[in-house]
Amino acid sequence: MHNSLIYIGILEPSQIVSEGIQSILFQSDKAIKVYRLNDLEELDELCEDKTLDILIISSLQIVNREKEIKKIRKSYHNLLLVGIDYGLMQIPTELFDGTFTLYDSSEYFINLLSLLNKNKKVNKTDISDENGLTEREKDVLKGMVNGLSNKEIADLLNISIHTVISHRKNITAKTGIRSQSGLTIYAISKKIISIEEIDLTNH
Amino acid sequence: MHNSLIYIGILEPSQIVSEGIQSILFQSDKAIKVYRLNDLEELDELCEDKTLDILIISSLQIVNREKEIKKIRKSYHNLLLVGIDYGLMQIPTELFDGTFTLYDSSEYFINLLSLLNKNKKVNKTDISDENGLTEREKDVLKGMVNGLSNKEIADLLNISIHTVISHRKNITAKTGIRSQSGLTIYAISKKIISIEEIDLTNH
DNA sequence: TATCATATCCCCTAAAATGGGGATTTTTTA
DNA sequence: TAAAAAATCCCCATTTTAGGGGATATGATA
Repeated sequence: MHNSLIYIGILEPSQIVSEGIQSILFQSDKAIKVYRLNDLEELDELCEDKTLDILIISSLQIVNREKEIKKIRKSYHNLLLVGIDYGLMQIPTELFDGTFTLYDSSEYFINLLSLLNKNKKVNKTDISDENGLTEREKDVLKGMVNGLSNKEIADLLNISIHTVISHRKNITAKTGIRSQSGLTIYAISKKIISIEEIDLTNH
Repeated sequence: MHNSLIYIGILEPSQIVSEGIQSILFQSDKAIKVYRLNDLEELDELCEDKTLDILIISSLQIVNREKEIKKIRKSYHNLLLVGIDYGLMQIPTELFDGTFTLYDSSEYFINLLSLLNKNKKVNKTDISDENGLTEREKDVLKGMVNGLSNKEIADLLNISIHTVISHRKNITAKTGIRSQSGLTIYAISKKIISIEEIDLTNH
């Protein structure tokens, strides 16, 4: 019996983490070929030439992209998806064939990958969660990030405070982010608002 | 001209991160020797034989150990301390000659180390943090920015919730910033906390 | 046409924050 | 050493948020 080469893609913006994973992979006794991706979009391009066995995705690339990940599942039935859990945000484990954290040992990590690769059968649970915020939700988020109270946001948008609260519920449901500061960072990173737009002095 | 060998110690429990750092170090054109430490206590042992130039410390090893780190500063005047700023916890930047995050490029990281090594004694002034907040107020602010409730901050700092509220009053009085998001931006811009340290999932 | 996503509105309770008073003890510093 | 600053603690009333239920109307779309 021979071990065939395992093709692994890594989508991980942190160079340190990415290097660490590669280093551990290369130290293992598996025959592994690693490709680094900078973005989810690069997957199609890469898969034109190669057949990836495993795609490792950073949690930083997961938030609010469930739909894209589901699409990948559909397009590449035999591609195993492994999530890196940073502990910073909730990652939807149902979407992945396996996850690991930065604090797991290299043994654990290698075992996870080789086990997954052996039994290539997947549980494609359809936990549905919508991503992307609607325009109105973004409006409310901007208000939140600017430190406005629900009442003030309601006045600003000329809607009822109840509507604002509804939107907020949807925002937290969609993003899994509950704290003001988390949402601030989220809004900045998603370019929903820029730092310059934030009024520090607001209530 | 020859570059003298740089001795670097790494205190980083995450194998992935540690491997990544080493990998990046080895890829650089610097002459570097790396030692892995499993605990702060191992430093004395290691320094019996070698003279470390730089000690890289994971934020996981920093929390609640400020005193020990200060002691190291005193014992090893020429040892540069570099903190890995890496999510979930707050690291006291004043204690370090430099910090980097998991998301910094390898270039940044290498430059930081070689720059530090060249001018062995710079930063203290650079890190001049005069933002008017006391240490305790910063602690509370970090908690706020991480979306913790007053109660949770109180538990974290082992003080009464009333004390937390008092500190918060002082923070808003000093900064004039009342909103969570404003304080988040403030804390980031004043380098009291880095984006990576903010736990988006917290309440 | 029937369903879905969106946007709007409302009720409820419990928890948390806000903002106004204070006070005492410990640590720093002039 | 005495004064100042920091850190700790407490009470009060009011406002705001969190999270759980809902409902209705509209426009797109499958």
